[in-house]
Amino acid sequence: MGTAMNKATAAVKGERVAVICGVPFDIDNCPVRDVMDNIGGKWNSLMILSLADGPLRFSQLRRLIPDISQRMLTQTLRDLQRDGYLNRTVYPTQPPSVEYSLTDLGHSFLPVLKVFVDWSLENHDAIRKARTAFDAPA
Amino acid sequence: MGTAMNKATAAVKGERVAVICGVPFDIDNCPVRDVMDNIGGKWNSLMILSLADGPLRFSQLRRLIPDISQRMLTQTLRDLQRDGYLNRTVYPTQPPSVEYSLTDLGHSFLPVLKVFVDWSLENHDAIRKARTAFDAPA
DNA sequence: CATGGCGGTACCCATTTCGTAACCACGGCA
DNA sequence: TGCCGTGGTTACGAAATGGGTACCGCCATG
Repeated sequence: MGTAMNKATAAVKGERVAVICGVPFDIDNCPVRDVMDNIGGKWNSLMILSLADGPLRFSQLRRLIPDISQRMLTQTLRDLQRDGYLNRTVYPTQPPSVEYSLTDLGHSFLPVLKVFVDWSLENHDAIRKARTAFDAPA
Repeated sequence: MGTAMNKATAAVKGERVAVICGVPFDIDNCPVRDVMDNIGGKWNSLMILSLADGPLRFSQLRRLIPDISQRMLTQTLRDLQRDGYLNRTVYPTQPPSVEYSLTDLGHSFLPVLKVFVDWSLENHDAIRKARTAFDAPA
């Protein structure tokens, strides 16, 4: 996402800051957006949720989430590992088995995810209704 | 919890369900993903936050968030309006002015957003460190 | 010997997202 | 007379995202 440097305000100060609730938001280096980009992916949050109960191996995850392709599973796990949400440990068994588990950071994110999931379940109907109402008079 | 009998029922019924924390997740119609798709956009959550303190007009929003283009501002506002997060009210003044405000649904989402924002601010450094550590041995 | 599970990688393609630029009607201002 | 602000829409592209398919070495089993 870090492409397309705009020039307007950058030329003056070098920083682009939007003040929203009295809180300055650095547009170019926004923590919220940084996190959102990572866990906002199609499978990422589901993956963290899947590992909440304990470590799982690659193939176990694939069976648990039947719709994910091998490629996306690998990529999602790499992304989450890179950002410190989960550990990847290789056991040098006969066929080397790989186990994925949540880090402390990953665990600390679970409550956040729960709040989000609960709200979604509670308000999904309202959103769907709003959507159809909006599309109706088209 | 997870024995072998999970995906059997899905094959029969034509539904794709992943059982994650004992909770079935309908992959094709997942409320969480539905919400995530909406507010996961680049500007959407920032927009909701911007309107938390009260209604604002189109141009006010544009000035508040200097980096957003006119096109994305329009589109973001439409998307959020469509899903019921905000109201669009037109006042027939001399140059017709348009005001955007949060709906009850939009307001109810603010705490969720706050939890997310707080966690992000708290853990951004850890994530950045994990990222550079991961990229280093490349 | 062939097949299947394991844990991936490489290549290519479709869709979505985001952004730039141009244009629109309307009125005020100098 | 041209320019600015208000609140948009449209056309056009670049880039990211998501995914399909094939392939890899390794080992065990039949």
